[in-house]
Amino acid sequence: MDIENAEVARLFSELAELLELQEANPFRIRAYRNAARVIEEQPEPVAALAREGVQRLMDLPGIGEDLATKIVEIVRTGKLKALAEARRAVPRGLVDLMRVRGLGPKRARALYSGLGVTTLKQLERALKTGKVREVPGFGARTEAKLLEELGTGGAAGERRILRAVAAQYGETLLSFLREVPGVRHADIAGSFRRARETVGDLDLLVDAQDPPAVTEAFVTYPEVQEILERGPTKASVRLRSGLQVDLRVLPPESYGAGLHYFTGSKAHNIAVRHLGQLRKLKINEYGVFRGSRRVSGATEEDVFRAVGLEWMPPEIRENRGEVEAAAKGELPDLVELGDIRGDLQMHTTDSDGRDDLDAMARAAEELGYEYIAVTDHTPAVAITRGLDRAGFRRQRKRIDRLNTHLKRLTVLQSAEVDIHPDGTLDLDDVALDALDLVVVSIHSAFDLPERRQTERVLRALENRRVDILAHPTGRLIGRRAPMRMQLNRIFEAAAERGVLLEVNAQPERLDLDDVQCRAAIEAGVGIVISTDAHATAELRFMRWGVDQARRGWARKPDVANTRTLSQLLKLLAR
DNA sequence: GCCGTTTTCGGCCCGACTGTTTTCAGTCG
Repeated sequence: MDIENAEVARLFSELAELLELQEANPFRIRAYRNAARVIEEQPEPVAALAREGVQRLMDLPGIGEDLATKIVEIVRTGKLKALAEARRAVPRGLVDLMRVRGLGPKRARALYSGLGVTTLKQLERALKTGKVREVPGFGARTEAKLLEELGTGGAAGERRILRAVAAQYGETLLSFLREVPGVRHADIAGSFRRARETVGDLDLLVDAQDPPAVTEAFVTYPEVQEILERGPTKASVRLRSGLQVDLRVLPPESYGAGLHYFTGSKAHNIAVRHLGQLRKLKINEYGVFRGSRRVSGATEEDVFRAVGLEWMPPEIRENRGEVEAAAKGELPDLVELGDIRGDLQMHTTDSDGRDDLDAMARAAEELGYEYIAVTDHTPAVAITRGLDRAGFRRQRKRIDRLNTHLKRLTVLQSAEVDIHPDGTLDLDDVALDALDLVVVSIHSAFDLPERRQTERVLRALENRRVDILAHPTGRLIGRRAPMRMQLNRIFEAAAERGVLLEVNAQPERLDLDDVQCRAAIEAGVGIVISTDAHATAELRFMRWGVDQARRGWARKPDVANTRTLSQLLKLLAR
């Protein structure tokens, strides 16, 4: 099997860490980190590109001759000589030390050369015996902090939480800050604003007359468990939930620049600043400067305009081509929540939903939808008490009756038909023909070898009755890895047959993800954004799915459930 | 290590806070 992009990226990331410990040229380190990111986000396997030759790899941004050659080496041998050498040159364990908050390459190195510390265990012992404070650059305060970090498992790797969860904390905090006297604006920036599926912390931005008063008020927020740092314009706390929140306060003339700066991504900012440099402009969180004179910065539009770009939505600010697109005036007109006319996956009490058919329909009508598809499970998903052919026939009668009572909404009968490991479907063709549309998805045998998993899905798509492939990779964020499959072959087949691929809006799924969504669209595949709601309240998950699709550069025409019912039915009749 | 309407060499984003330091390095984002 081909080496995965994630693994190639991991090798480069590790090499970057080791180079950092060797105090190598910081820009060289950045080049490895940048390459790791580019490779990880590449929808096409770099192993396939590598077989087409070094030149093909060098077309990737940030990949030059040297890195291209190293990728080829990794693809051919599974190993990287440069990494092996770096591992030999750096004592084992130092990388772990560097992951402790408060320890970077310099201080990890200092602990090693001063005390011979190479493991977390040794670090803890050295801290407890007061040895660490004897090392130059370390003192009693640092010692206490490090001890606490080790105690709280700070080195266990940062925990990212689902954006939908962070939203609950963030929105409450925003209301709190907006009540602080003198606060004019308050926003959540950072990866949250870019709508990344998970966030590591929250970055709050406030525009206020008296900055110190705001940071003072911020650290008294009742949910604050620990104050990590506090200055006149910047403060950082940890909430009881464990979530870290950073606050920056800026004057109004800098607010737009600050919002842009703290929204990121870092790679996007670097690209924008680079454009600024070409125009002899300096861009930071306080504004756009020519020499020491501020030329703009009150709004984000100002910042983009200063470097010759139109404003762009935060969701695409990942340095994945958006800067170039903006320069050419070719930014995509992204799909919006208000464009959505219907929801094409949800469950009722007929299988594993918690609300019944009528309640789901009423709730959908209240959202202003034109149509929904009810997609209860089939028998193979035993735990959900799925419906069989007779069950769907009985449900059909109730749906028909319901539709005669509904004014604005049309309920379509569908099913989330399980795909067996051999690629056959869990409902016979006669039963499928009786449905208004057919959704298929996988609920078992997630760990088949790549080839078999791919064939399984391709076989399912061969059935002409199939309209939508739901949660195509089966991943659960932070809990279950995506299935190993050749997505590009599945995209190809879906495009050819007119099968739509789902961006599932459940916060834990968001499947397809952003990169896959974009690759699917580029392959000519149509997208649907569905909530997979198991209760009326979950119909509101649509926003998370739309956000993910926007990150995948989806425009309204790319998304089938932005169409009217008659347009949709025509599309499905293909 | 990458990259080029400023370049094939010489740049590469930039500032706040902390702690330890007597003027700043390290870390972080």
